[in-house]
Amino acid sequence: MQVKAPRGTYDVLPPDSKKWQFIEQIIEETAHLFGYNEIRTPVFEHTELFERGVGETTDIVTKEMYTFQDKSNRSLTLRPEGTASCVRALVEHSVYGGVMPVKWYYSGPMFRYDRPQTGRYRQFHQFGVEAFGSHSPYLDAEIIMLLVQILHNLGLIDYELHLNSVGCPVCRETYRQILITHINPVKEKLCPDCQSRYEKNPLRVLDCKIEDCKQAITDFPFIFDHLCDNCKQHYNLVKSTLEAGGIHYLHDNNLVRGLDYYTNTAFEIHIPSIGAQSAVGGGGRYNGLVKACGGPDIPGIGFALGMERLLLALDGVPEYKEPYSSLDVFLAVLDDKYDVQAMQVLERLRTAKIMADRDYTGRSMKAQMKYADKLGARIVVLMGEDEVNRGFFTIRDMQSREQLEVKSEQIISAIKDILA
RNA sequence: GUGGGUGUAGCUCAGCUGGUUAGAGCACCAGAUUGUGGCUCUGGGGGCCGUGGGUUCGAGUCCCAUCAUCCACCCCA
Repeated sequence: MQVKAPRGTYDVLPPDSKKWQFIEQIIEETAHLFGYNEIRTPVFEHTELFERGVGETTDIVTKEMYTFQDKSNRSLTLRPEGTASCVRALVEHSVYGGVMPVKWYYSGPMFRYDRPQTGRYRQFHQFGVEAFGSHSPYLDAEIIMLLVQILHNLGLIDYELHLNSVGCPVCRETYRQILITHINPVKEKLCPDCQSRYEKNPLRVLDCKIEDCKQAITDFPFIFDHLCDNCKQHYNLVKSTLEAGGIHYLHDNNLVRGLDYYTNTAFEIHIPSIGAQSAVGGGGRYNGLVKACGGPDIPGIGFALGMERLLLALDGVPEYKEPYSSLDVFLAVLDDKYDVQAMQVLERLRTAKIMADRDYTGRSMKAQMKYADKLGARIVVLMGEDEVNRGFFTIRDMQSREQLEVKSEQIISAIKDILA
């Protein structure tokens, strides 16, 4: 019985790995433009970090974590998301003691035990950014502008930006009370999930997708209408800044983030065309998180992008061309007695930053030409009896089909002329 | 965790109501005279028909289980 990749995981093989490199490069370049620098954290952490940092009532923590004991009986967990680790690192290294705000990005695999489907894997990849140490609504705006610019730089324009504010602990608590008094009379009509949400986190009832629940709550007040003056002003400044930047958003009263730590601004990017898992990115402000993780009372804000979902979305973009790899030079070696010299020639080419390759399977001359063609070689350099004995190379331009002979010493410059 | 669809060569699939050595296209490899590619032609290698049981004289084809995958719920990025 052959071993296969575990459920919900997959391999990225060469033509596709190019796509990954392509989008990773664009995303990182864009983050740099906004002044964000990379942080790399461990792929596993103490389980406790996620319990506190993500929230003990969330689905992620209660049923989706890859938790295991190591040989010293520590409880460790493969990271299900990236924010908690960033917060931990911020506190552990007292980074907040330096220049603020701290602006980081990260990228890498995350792990959630969930049932796989399109756009959802057990090992998936997120790119995320975090900014710590500023309450400014303009930083909220910057984060969203970065997210939007990444999408634009990738060529994605058919997205929806949903925006809401979930308030601060003070106004959220008042709203929570109001919400409970509204839910209580209709509690029996709600789905079982919502009935338990009602106990733990009544806000989540608002984004239930079940039709009966939607019906039951249609006349409920929105948190937006109960924000305190500070939160209201904060949200308005975020919105007006986005408007000034020409960024279109949809105010979404039902947008309530699933993770417990969010405060104020919350946002999501949806690309409906990629299927049911249409949330390509999402994030928001989390002013209480750093303190909850044992650090000082520092605000934070960030977002994460789902790489697999971005890839799905890019498949639907007509201008998006698959980057393909090609080759500058294929060296056709016509007799195996020149193998050693051939390796020296390759070394010279590669040292001169010319992408070069040859055959290693004993192909005939003709087969080597075919092979060179398949590799997308721009030039074939022939190395046979005549060439070696008389000290030159035959160079064939595969596009024009023209051939010329150049002296061995001039091979590099001759090739560079054709490539240029 | 729940419901439904699918599982035949590397890839996309065909295989009628169960019947002899399981097929095609693409891909791969080799030839079409002596050191030359993209087209064409010829030939070739490749399949425990997802896995394990069962029914039957006989199963890729029927039944059950299991695994994987896809679609949706759920959740989230």
